[in-house]
Amino acid sequence: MSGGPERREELLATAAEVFAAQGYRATTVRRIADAAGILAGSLYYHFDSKESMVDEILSTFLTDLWARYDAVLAGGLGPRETIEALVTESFRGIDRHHAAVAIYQKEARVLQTQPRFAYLADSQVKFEKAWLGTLERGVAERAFRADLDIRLTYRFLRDTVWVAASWYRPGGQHSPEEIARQYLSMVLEGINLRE
Amino acid sequence: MSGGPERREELLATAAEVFAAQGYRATTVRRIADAAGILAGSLYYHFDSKESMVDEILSTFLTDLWARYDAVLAGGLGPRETIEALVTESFRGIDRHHAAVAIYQKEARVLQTQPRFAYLADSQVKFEKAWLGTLERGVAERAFRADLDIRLTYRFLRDTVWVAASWYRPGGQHSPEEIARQYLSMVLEGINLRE
Amino acid sequence: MSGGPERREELLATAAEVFAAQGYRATTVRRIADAAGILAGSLYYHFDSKESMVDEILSTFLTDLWARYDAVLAGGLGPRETIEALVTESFRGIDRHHAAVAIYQKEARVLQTQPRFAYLADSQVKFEKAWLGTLERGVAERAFRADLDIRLTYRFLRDTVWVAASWYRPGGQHSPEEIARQYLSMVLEGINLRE
Amino acid sequence: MSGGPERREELLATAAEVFAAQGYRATTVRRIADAAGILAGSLYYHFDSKESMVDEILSTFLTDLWARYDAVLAGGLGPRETIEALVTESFRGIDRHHAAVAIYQKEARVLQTQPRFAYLADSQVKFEKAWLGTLERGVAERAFRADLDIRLTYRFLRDTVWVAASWYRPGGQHSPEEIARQYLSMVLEGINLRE
DNA sequence: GATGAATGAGTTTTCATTCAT
DNA sequence: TATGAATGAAAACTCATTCAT
Repeated sequence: MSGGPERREELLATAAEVFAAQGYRATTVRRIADAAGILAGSLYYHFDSKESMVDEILSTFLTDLWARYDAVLAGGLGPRETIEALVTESFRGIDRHHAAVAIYQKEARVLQTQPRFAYLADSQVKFEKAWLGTLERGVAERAFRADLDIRLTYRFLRDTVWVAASWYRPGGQHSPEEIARQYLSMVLEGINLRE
Repeated sequence: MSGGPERREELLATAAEVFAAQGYRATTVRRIADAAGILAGSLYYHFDSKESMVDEILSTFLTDLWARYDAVLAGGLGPRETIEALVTESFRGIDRHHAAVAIYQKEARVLQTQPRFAYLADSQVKFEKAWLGTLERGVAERAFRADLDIRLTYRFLRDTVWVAASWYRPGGQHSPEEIARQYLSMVLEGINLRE
Repeated sequence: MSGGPERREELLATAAEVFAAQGYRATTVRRIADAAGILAGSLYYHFDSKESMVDEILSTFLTDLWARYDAVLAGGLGPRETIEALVTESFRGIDRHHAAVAIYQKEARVLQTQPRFAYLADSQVKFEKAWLGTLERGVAERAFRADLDIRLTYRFLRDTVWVAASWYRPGGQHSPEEIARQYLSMVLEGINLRE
Repeated sequence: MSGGPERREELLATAAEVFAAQGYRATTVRRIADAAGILAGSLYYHFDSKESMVDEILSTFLTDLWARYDAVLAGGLGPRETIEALVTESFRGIDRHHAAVAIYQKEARVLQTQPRFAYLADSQVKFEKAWLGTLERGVAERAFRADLDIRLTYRFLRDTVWVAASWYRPGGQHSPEEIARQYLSMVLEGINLRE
């Protein structure tokens, strides 16, 4: 029906949607195949296993994300600008890979325990280092408040960004940049009205 | 199908931990039984089905939570105080039912589609009404900023609160009230340092 | 239908017969279950996998065999008597485990390559050492002819003994001891008539 | 379905090696194709089915073998010389068709039951007649010992000869004739040292 | 001659559930 | 209350084979 690696990517995109909607475990290979218009067995011409499908979906997403994160972190920005850039890239990541992010959110913790998915844990660690480091720098440079527990703050930031994947639909009324802007405004300035 | 309500609750608590750790679909009845020190078949003396276990876990949690939410909402507080009280009760709910909350976070969207779990959707709706209403009232009464998209703000608030269940461990170094305080401070005042 | 480990052994005996008759790969789990009078899925209450069935069949056989070989080798017999005793024990092993031996003959070479079945290769090595050592001792002590290639002789002895499993049926007209006697007579004295 | 008889034979030789190494059932068509450097589907340009590949491999071998056996049997030799010639031709057969012989050893019993492979059973019967007849003649003519069970002796002879295929590698240090010589010496004279 | 993608039947395995004891 | 042994339906996966290009 097409040729080469595009077919593979088509199928992966289909699988990602179904995984995101139903959950990895609850998704049957047959359901993916139905969605792709082929028989279940035919998927095994393209992929070794259901597991290798999520694997490819998640690793593709993380590879892309880290390329952008690394560019930001290498940019020599101040702490506030770094946080702003990381948040913006995160929402862009959700925009480009929203199914993968939804899967990541729901399944990473369990998948992580398998050696094959060790890279999920690695990414988590790297992620934490980048955010925590930036927050600490921001406190030291008097950009951010010093009275908040920094690990708690990190967790709140991290989670709110990514949970957005659970309701975000690409092509909706807010662009990822707009969502990032509003999110940053809320988190940096607070929702209280100042007089 | 009776069997001492204590034993039943013990088993439910065990089941909740396993569901929270592995995911509902990925959890086998045998695993729960193992964790409880009995054989899989023996669980069926206490419960009709695996489904009725999650059902009981989730409905118990929601019943408890809404008793407290309703008390807050009936209290005639101003918008800011209402938000503060709801957030505090939410973190207390995570403290008392952390496994149930984790299950709720991961599984509600899929379970909701079954008639048996319609109450999950109902709760969602009620929840949204309470929060959105309070936020709108806050904007009208000039307690909160008017320049933020209110649905977006609601989603951020809601998600960050509940996602905490994924890392919160009861008996840790922060009490639920302390976490609520820090969370509210961040969200209301922002993390930027003011001069 | 019975209880405890006997059921397991019954099922293993059934599986061994089918494996021996049809070959390991050609045997479906359903066929074993049919032969046992249960459904295919029910086998998994007793065993992890088809593979673990062969594993248990083969390792049980080898454990038993080596207990007897080791007793012989520790007995301080001369080379001829050692060979006689090993051959006799081998035919007794075929008598007690004829299905396992048939499976071993046909499948060991391929199974060996899997880590799980490394003990098959280990056994092979130990076996070779025992036989080769005894033959060499026999040549040195002038019990056996010196003009034969000793590895070739070893292979002939080894193979003929075990291939017997492919036609041997327990309870037939020859006892294992009688077969051993005839085999030894042929191999030690030759089939030529002496005058 | 033509395609130059050389290509066909190349592919058959490849298939025979894989069948011999992995077993017929355990060998996938894809594995054969991999070994041949083509895709699985492409094999079907040359052959009707996997089954027709073994068929051709085995029947080619048996046709060749029987041409030589028949020549020996028509040669009017005495019993001892007949046995010697048959054994020698057998080892030559292993040398020329070692993969086919290995397949024959492992798979014949099961394949035989299919009508298509009836010729395997026929060959077996003819083989048994030739050997048993010669042994009986040898006993009658006082060339061989009379005190051995003749069917048992036949089985031992037959099996040891053919099992050699499982370890024999063409081009090794012993020629087939040398192996035949040693084998005959052992079997005719025994391994005991005579004084 | 060969490829790439699929089919479809069958195989192993999983697992919630049942039930006699 | 619990066990041990099963059932049965569905899931993941395998693989010989087909066929348009």
